[in-house]
Amino acid sequence: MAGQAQYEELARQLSAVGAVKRDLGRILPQDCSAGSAAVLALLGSHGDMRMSNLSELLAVDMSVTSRHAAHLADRGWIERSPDPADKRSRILHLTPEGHAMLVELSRRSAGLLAERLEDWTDAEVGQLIGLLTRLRASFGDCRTVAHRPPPPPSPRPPAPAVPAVPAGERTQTTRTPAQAT
Amino acid sequence: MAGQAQYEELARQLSAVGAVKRDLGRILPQDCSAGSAAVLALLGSHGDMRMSNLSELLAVDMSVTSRHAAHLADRGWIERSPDPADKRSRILHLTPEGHAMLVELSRRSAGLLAERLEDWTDAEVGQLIGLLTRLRASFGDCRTVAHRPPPPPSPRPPAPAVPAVPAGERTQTTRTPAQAT
DNA sequence: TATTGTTATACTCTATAACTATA
DNA sequence: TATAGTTATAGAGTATAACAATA
Repeated sequence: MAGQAQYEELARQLSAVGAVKRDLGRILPQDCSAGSAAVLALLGSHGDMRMSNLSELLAVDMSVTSRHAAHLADRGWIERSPDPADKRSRILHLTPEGHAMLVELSRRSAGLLAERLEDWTDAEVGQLIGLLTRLRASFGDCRTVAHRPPPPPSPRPPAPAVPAVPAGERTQTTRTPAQAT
Repeated sequence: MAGQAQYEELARQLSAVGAVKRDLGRILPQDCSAGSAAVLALLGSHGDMRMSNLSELLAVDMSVTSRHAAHLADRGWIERSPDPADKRSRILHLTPEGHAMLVELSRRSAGLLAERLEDWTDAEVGQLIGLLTRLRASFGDCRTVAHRPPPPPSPRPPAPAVPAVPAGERTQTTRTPAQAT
């Protein structure tokens, strides 16, 4: 248990992370916004998945995911195949072009980070990654990830038709409560 | 020096911090957005300052700061006094109402963090704060802060007419390059 | 009746550009 | 001429609500 002052300071530092994220956003290629990049990264690291699953991973409403997915599909970076198990669903997967874009995105962001954090040790970077991962887990993503082993760049698993997550548990998010008229 | 894979993972985790920030944003009172809250927090912790100084601390363009400041001034939470040393400048300072709002904001965000991070130790929270602070410093805010001692809630210094920071150093940001016509 | 996904709309945050008033 | 700050405008990200198709 930490003190009030410490939590306030943490809140400030979290809000300041925005500056770092904006910096990272400035090196993105035309046509590929931060939102698109996030989707590509998740598809790359977690493999094919449904819209709803992706929404949970991003922790945003599905309407947002739908927009991003449409943008990526328009550019040929992902495909949205019908889910044979549920005709309402769509399975997203990277195309070769999408994978190439992801490689380029990774190269750029890793490059910038390597430049900025040149005086950080490997252990320090690892520590920050660990704490951020745990922070996210503490914020309700019991369902997110962090449970799976670090995904190898090997051929991805054959797209689990079932979301890797209980999908209950959550208070709201990922779904606009349908209003009863 | 860390490896490419580690930097990619860090980029992913940084992007995921957005979910935490959105969660924190949901508990804000009406009329006080995250942007407003950030300004109040900085004025509270660093004391009175000029628009340009605040822009550097926020790492956003001054036009953004101007908007936020106008919003806060409209609600009586800050005042923008003329700077006797430079008639172009304005010194921002919290009003009693602004201070009260800041106290409420701190209470709420610290409360949510305390709830979510209940199983974190004091040391872990401190470690995350330290790494985030350093991360920010590594991202070009040689000028930001982190140099000053933790500001006591005591009577604030008489508004340094000179920004606490070199103000050069920076590639761009904080100012839209005036186009030569 | 409930769920998956899409679309329309609105709001926040930010950057760019042009403008005023000082320096 | 350069700087501090303001305002208008545009773009990205997200949430809410309503709708279609399917379960």
